[in-house]
Amino acid sequence: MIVDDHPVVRDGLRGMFDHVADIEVVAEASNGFEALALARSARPHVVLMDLRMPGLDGVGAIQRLRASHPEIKVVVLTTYDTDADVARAMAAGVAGYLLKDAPREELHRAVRTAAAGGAVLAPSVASALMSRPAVPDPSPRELEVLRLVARGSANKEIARTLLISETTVKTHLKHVFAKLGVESRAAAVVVAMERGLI
Amino acid sequence: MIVDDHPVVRDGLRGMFDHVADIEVVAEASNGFEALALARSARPHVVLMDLRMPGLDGVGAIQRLRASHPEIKVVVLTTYDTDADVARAMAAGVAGYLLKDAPREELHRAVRTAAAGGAVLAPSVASALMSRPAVPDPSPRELEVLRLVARGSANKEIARTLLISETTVKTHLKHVFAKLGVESRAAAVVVAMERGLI
DNA sequence: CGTCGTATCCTCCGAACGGGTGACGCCGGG
DNA sequence: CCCGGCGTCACCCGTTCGGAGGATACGACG
Repeated sequence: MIVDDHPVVRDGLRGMFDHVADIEVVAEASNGFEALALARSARPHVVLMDLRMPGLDGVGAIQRLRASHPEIKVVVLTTYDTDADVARAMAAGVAGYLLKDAPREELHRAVRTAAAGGAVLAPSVASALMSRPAVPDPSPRELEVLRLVARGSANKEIARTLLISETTVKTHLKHVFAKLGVESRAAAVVVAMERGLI
Repeated sequence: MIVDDHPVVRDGLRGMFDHVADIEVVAEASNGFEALALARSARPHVVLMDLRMPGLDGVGAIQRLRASHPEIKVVVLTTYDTDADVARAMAAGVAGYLLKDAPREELHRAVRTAAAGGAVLAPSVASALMSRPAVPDPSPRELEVLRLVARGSANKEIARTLLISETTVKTHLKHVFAKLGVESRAAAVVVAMERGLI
């Protein structure tokens, strides 16, 4: 089954599996909700899933799919390989993570490998998973503060918004800086945006 | 002619024009340089061009293409509709700007319209063009300063890097704030990233 | 020729920031 | 049961920002 909100990509993928004997495209969905409904009726062995979609997005769809149909293998096929996307997909339990610039042979191989119970990772994704010094992400409260910083709020203003003291705001930010490996609010928001945290 | 670095998308687009009588895909390129070479030999009437590609990117390819083959109409087909992307494409002189979630009928219509000398804009792109209070973008030098801010540099540090005085750095930033409509370095980098300026 | 944008530089100053150190209650995992 | 992460708060202190005023020089554009 193919899940992607772009008609162009769906057509491209279907075409890529058109003349492949051992792979058949049994359904296409343009968002997570459709994917769940179609998975029930079409019973695919493998799902090729985009992550960023309107409505129910890829990660949410994967979680629900694995809850209701744990036997279906999900291979993520997306344009992005940001830390946050990769981490969330991994946590949701996918069998593979490929980028959309993958050649058709790689897609064929990925679907077969996934169907056989194996795992497939794009090189850049694999390296992204490695090169992480296991620093924990900022806590929900810390991210809340960081989001206000990204909007240009001063500490005093953030304190008023969140109904906490300015000291607490500074403490949160201090921890955020440490976790993101920066030492200024500007750099912090940049790193957070690049990692998809805010 | 189709220009996109993703095999999936190229296949999808070709498939979409497969059974269309009055449109023929005469060439495919995976980056700007290929596009220029193929334009010479294949002589397409219309080029469907992605913007973000390795090597020579879309905007660069469009500029050179319009210099050497001004009769070829270029329709941008991309995933993003950020201000900067749209503005640069418009400045380069395109006949259309569509997003990749466009249905096939819209693509057909766009190619025909472009071939006939008309212009096509995705709704969100059109509205993006409207909702601009005509504030000039930061100058190259100002962006240079802003990029260093995004890396977490302090003004004094930026001054050393760019071999100018700290006062000048502050002046540049003051102008950047005014142009981006913010009043802090953190908010400035966020806006700049969202607009694709840095 | 004037004026606009760019780029460079200056001073003064209050507010904001970032680091250091320390503290408390809560909760959950080892 | 104790330790670690979370969320909250406090004081101190030096540095940095950002605003408000300028100023000069140069090139472009009408």
